[in-house]
Amino acid sequence: MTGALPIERTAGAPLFSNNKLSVLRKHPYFVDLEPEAFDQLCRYAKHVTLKRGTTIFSKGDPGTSLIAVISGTVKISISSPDGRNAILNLIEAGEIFGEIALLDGLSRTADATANTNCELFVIDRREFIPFVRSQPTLAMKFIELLCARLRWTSDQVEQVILQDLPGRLASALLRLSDKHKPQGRTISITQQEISEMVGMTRESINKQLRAWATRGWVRLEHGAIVVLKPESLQALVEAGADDGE
Amino acid sequence: MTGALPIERTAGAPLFSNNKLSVLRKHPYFVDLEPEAFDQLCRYAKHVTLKRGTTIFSKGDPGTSLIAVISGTVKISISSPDGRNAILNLIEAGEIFGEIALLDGLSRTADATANTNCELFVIDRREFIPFVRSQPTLAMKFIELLCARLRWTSDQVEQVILQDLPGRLASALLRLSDKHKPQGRTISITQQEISEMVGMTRESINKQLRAWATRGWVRLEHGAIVVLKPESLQALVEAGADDGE
DNA sequence: CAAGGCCTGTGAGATCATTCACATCGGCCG
DNA sequence: CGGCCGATGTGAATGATCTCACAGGCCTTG
Repeated sequence: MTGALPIERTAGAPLFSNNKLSVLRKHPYFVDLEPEAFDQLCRYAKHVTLKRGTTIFSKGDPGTSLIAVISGTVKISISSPDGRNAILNLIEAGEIFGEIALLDGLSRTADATANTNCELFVIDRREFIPFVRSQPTLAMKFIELLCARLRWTSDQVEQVILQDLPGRLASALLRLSDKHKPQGRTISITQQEISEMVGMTRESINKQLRAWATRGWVRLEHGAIVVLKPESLQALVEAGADDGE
Repeated sequence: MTGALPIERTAGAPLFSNNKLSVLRKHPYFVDLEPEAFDQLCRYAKHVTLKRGTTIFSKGDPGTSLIAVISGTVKISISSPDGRNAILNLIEAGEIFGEIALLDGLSRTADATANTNCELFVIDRREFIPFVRSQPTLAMKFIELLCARLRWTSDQVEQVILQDLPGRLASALLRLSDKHKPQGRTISITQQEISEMVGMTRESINKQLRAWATRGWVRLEHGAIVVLKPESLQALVEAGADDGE
């Protein structure tokens, strides 16, 4: 270990308030970890609070940190030179992100910004790879995480290449309502955001949603969408191109 | 270890011809592995030869095997109910595929078919996870592999969502010519295949390629494309929507 | 060498989604 | 409470890409 830590702890401060730490400790990715390994991991952790809209990192940055979301949501997105931009994922409280650049040592693949006010743990670790190597349990957790990400991303490619607007929108709604299960079927998202997730314009999305609303498949609220008939949406996705009448 | 092996070796046969095995042994993913671990891995390996067009596995199948390509190329693709289909990746000799389902124990995310006649090593291992867990070197290699795949796939999402036909085609050509560096800038691929990789019709792709050919950016051959001015294609991708005149 | 099957090349018309230009609605803030 | 801003709703015109319908070329196979 070198003398200069990449991020130093506030001198003399305890390792964060214990309740905050315990959120991380109980996290599925770390719950099986030996206590001393967990401590080692957290030695480089920093607790930060961000206002909505703050940039966390940008595509192309070198990545030496893993970030855990304690509260709020983080938007992972990319943008093209001509101003269009696409949302790849929304990371919610309890999830982690930024693992790719950390694990392979290359640059960040996308931008991350605070989509709401949020609280994060930033675990900075330049020598992360040897650390993971020494912790088989952690390595396996990361393999699991990467596999899940890959499935999510391949799914996205599949939808975007094979399906038209209704199909893409339907699968996006289904995927989102799966994630939000605890809140019932209400998805808290603006139409602007969902349009950027499926890669189509807000106007087109709005018209499709409206058509489904009159058919009773969804209910539109301000800043939210309630899925009423997931079966119908599912059927539409499986049937291929066809907006269901 | 249970008594019944998932796939049994031909009784009494030596562990394949040594030259075949050595291809695998020298593979970047296995070269750092301790010899006895490598032997353990290969105990479940099977050498197979397939004719072009043969299905290796299908989306949804349970996946208990990792596959290494010794010669030929394998197409990883998905298809929609209405007959359209999309190529996610082409796996060349020296590469491996099928790791996701093996590592997370879930079903295959896509179809794999022999794109040419090919020779494969099929490593079947139901208890793969404990095995990887016991081999930190191997685990780290897989983490590396998964990260690379994730970068490839995110890139695809990015192109498909943000770029129009010329942009998508240009980046596909650049990505492919990177992979084929040894052969100079000649990409051995049909226009049909490339159209399925970028998710547009063969006709549209043909027209764009033709336009670039008259401008001297590429040369079209039967079953191949030669990139003559990668800089121009690169510039087009970076400039955003604009087919370059 | 003849035949048939992939590949490639090309045009006219149809279609889906975008763009642009607004109108309305809901909340938040002074 | 009035004003503003972000989110939603909608129509008409435009444009990119697809569909369909062929023609010719190359390569393999009998």
